[in-house]
Amino acid sequence: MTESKNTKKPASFIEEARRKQIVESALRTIAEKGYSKTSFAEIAKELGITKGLIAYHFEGKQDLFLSIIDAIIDGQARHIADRLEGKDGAVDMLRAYIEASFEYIVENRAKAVALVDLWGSFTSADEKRAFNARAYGPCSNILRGIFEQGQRDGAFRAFNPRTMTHVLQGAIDGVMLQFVFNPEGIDMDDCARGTLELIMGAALSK
Amino acid sequence: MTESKNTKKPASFIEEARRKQIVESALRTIAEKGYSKTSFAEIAKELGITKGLIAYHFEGKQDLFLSIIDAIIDGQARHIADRLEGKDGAVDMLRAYIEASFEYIVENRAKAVALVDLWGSFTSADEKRAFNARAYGPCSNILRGIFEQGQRDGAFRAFNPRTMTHVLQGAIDGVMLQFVFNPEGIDMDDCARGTLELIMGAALSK
Amino acid sequence: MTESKNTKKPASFIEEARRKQIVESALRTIAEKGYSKTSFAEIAKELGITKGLIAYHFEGKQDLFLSIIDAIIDGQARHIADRLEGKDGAVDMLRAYIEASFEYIVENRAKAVALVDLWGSFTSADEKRAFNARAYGPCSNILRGIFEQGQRDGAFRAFNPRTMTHVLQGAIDGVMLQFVFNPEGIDMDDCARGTLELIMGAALSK
Amino acid sequence: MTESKNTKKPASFIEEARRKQIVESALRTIAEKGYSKTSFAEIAKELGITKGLIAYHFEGKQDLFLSIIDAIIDGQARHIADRLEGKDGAVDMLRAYIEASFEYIVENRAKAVALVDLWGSFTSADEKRAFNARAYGPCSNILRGIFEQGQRDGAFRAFNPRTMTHVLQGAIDGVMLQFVFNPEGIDMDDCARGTLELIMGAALSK
DNA sequence: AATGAATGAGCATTCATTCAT
DNA sequence: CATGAATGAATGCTCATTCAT
Repeated sequence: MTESKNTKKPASFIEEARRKQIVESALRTIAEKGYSKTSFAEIAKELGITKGLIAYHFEGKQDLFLSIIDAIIDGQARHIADRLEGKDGAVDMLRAYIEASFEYIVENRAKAVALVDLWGSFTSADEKRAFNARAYGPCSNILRGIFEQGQRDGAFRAFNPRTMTHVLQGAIDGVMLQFVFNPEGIDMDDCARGTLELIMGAALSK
Repeated sequence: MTESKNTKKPASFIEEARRKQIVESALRTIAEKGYSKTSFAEIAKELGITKGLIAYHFEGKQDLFLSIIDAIIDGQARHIADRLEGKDGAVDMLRAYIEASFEYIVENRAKAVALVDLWGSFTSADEKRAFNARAYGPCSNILRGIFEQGQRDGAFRAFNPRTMTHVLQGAIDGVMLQFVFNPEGIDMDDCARGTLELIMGAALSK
Repeated sequence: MTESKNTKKPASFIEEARRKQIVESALRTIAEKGYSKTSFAEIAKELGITKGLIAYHFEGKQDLFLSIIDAIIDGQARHIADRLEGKDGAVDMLRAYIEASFEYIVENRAKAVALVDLWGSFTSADEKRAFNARAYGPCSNILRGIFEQGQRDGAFRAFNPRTMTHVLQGAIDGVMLQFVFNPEGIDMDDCARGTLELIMGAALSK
Repeated sequence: MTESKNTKKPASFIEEARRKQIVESALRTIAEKGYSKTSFAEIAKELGITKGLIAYHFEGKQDLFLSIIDAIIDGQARHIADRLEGKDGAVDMLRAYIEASFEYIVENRAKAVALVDLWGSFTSADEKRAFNARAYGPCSNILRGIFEQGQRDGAFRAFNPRTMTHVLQGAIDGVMLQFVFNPEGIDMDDCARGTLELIMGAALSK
């Protein structure tokens, strides 16, 4: 119902370029000034275009913000997939997954900040669920796949891969949150290493 | 304990009751309709009072929202402190801390939802830092204290208690986040148990 | 209709004292913060009493503000009358009138500032006329009296005393206005002397 | 000439027309109902537009009110400059200045009323100074120029032109004030003539 | 594809005023 | 006399959205 892309219009080259440009500007603005101070006018000013043009290219505020989240999530999933390329052992893949996740957060703090700001804009239970699927789906599937493969291979011992996915992904997100709120107060490399040790200690076969 | 301002006046009974009433209504409204749709008018309507009265009892929107966060955080810290009462071994305390944290989240989902919504409302770097201190301070201090005591007692092996605190608290918050977005999609008891195993496997002396 | 004093109530001692106290505080507040930022709350805060008490002692905002103007005007008229005491020649009286007027303005700049701020609060033609009578009446009558006496005595030559009163009083008020807006930009002693010379040159018999 | 901001854009035709229309409506409303009752809503209602549109064309209340003052002051200065055109003797110029000043006041009483109301709306010392420069600057400079030229020419005798400017401009403003408060109670032609005689008697070389 | 004038609903906040205690 | 809780109307201002050009 609230699909934002792949609708009717053939989406010309200039159309897509504009959308991308606006999404990136909005993301920057949210990270800098916060969601509540990010108006169409603010974005338009930063880009040197008019408010009307944003309304022309997006169906509404909701559409724009969903596109931003897509951009953030897609970027993260792509980054992780890149780092997993070539790895075939589950242990190596798990290490790569964790390292890639922390890397992406540290190198794209603005996106993390925007994401935290944005998730408050999904209010109804339905919107929350939709956001959840979009935000957790891509990465969680990869992660659960790693756990399952490792258990098949005998590299990992027996545990509920679904639960382990919730907890590990939770740890990554929770540390990200602290990094968003107080980047100087947390050493992300230490946390990446700590998370890795934690999970390896619990997951590896003895 | 729940003082939020340095008001001179001792705050009358009726004053304190109204503040509490408004805070609770606001919390409910945020959990239901989301932060961005929670206006003074909305809260007032729900309570059957005028928005002027909210302005009379709070110095502004910020004052109200900080009071809400205080109510959530204080509630959580108090709940955890209660469950820790009587425990003196670090292992028992750690177990109690994790179980109490998950308990509180599950039993007070509305507060968790509101907290997640509120996270995004602190925009400037300064506001973020201030929120961070308020939100993480109370619980994180308890948790780090447990790790340090356990290491002194020889119950826990050597690790950086600060990092372990970031990661464990992160895992709790991150799982809470998933519970907020999709309560049916996650089994919190399993996650509590999984988190406990994870941390025990990594923290206990061999 | 909008009479403020001498109504029904016998006006007890404490009643009058409170009224005076409130009027003086309000005058100070207006001079400092401006009419538009002078609320009952502001005045109450400065006095350490409550808003309600002000509403109790005055019939409304209008009543309070009229009382302030009365206080200012009465003070000025009394000051001028004091300085005229003992003078009996029209020339001496005119000199005393001008000097006393400037003196009062310089020594009571706060009152002048408040007066300028306040006169914008009389909006309808009727209110304006009422304010005019109150503000100009007392002093203008004295001044016209001086001109008329001087002409009878032969000290002053023939001119319309009514017009001369308008112009001289106008000059005093107009210079006051400049003093209100930019006290450092104007030398009030020079202006007093200049005004005196001007009027003497025009009024004295050759 | 009537630029009030340092806007980059050249200000379209329709933009300038709207601004002018709003300024004129606001001026009328102030003159009728008083400054304190002149809200965006009031102006919008009078014009049959929405208050949002006023906010769209002006940066805020201050911007609008400064524009009104500019309109009044510019109009007065232009009127005086017109009447001075062609005059080259200082005596003729001084007469023209006074006559033009009174003319403008009488023919534009609404503007005078609004100006008097607006006087009180500048509260801080800085605002007062800024208003002073804007309101007195243009005319005062002309007037002082006339006095100085007359002294160089030998038409006027020795006096401090700065002080004389304060007093004469003060007389004009002070008489205007009385005209604002009670137009029926004052004969402006008489006052113009009286002011002229006064100043000529004091300024002319013997 | 892009502009910018215009809307209208909504926002937090202010404030004189009322009134039970 | 005095308080302080409560009201309700008003205020300046923001903003997503619409639409003629």
